[in-house]
Amino acid sequence: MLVRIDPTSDVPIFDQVAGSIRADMVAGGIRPGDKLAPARELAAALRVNLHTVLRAYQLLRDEGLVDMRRGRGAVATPAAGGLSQLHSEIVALSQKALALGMSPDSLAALVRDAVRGESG
Amino acid sequence: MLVRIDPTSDVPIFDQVAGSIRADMVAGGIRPGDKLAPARELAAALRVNLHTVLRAYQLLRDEGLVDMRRGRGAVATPAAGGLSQLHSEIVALSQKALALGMSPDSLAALVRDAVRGESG
DNA sequence: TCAAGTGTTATAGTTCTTATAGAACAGTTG
DNA sequence: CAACTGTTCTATAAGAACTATAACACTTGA
Repeated sequence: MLVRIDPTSDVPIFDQVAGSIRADMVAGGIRPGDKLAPARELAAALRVNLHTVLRAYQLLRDEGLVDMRRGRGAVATPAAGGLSQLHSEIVALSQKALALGMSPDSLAALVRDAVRGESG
Repeated sequence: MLVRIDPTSDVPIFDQVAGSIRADMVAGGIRPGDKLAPARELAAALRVNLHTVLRAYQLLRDEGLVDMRRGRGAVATPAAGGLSQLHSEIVALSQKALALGMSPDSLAALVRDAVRGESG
C-alpha cells in the first residue's frame, strides 16, 4: 500500500490520504479483506499526525470502504472491490470532461450532486 | 435561476451555490449568454453575505463557466453549454455507483483525482 | 450627463476546519 | 500478560469560511 501526499496542495492531507487509498482500490492494489497499514505506522511514514491518518481512515469507513476495529486494524470491505468495476467509466467520463475544458473540481462536484439527487 | 442551499451541510455555502448553478447548466436551465442573478440580489434571497455569493461566482469564473464584468454582471460562457453534453454519462455513472453502494463523496473524490491524473 | 446597478477591492472580526501534540482508554492478538 | 490496534479526550495553533461595512470603478439606460 503506497500512499502519497502533496504538502503544497490546497487539498486537506486527510483527504489526500483517503484519495490515495481509494485510487489503490480502483487499481486493484487493495482488495476486499486486505489490511490497511496501521494508522500509527502510516502517520510516521508520512511524517504526519496520527489523528490526521485516522481521520482519513474514518472517512473511508463512513464511505463503507473499510471496516475498523481496535486491536484488529482497518480492513477493506467488499465495497472496495466494487470500485474497480467503475474504473473504465470514470476514465471515459474524465477524458470527455477534460476535452470540454472542465476543471476536476467542477466535474467532481457535478457527480457528487448527481448521486445525491438520486439517492436522497 | 433557482439556487438552493442547506445550512446544516458540511459543504461550504459558496460551494453549494456554485454546485447549484452548475447543476442548472447541466439541466439546460442556464445556457451560454444567460445572465446570472446579481450577486447582491442572490445574497439577499439566500440571506447570505454578498462575498459568499461572489466567491461562488468567482469559482465558476475560474472554471471557465461564467464571464464577469462590473456593471454588466455574470454571464454564462459557451463552456457552460458543454456541461449538458455530460449529463447522460454522469447519470449513468452515478446510478452504477449507487447500485454498488458507493457514497456521493467517495465517487466524487475518485472522479476528481482521475481528471487530475490525466491533466496534470 | 448622471443616477442606478454591477462586480471589485479593502479592512476587520468571528466562527469553523485542519493539523498538531500528548495522554489515557479498550478491545484483539499471540 | 504484553504488544498492538483503533477510540476518546483535552489542548493549542494556523488557516479557511462567513459575516459586516465601506469605498471604488465600470456599464447601462434614462
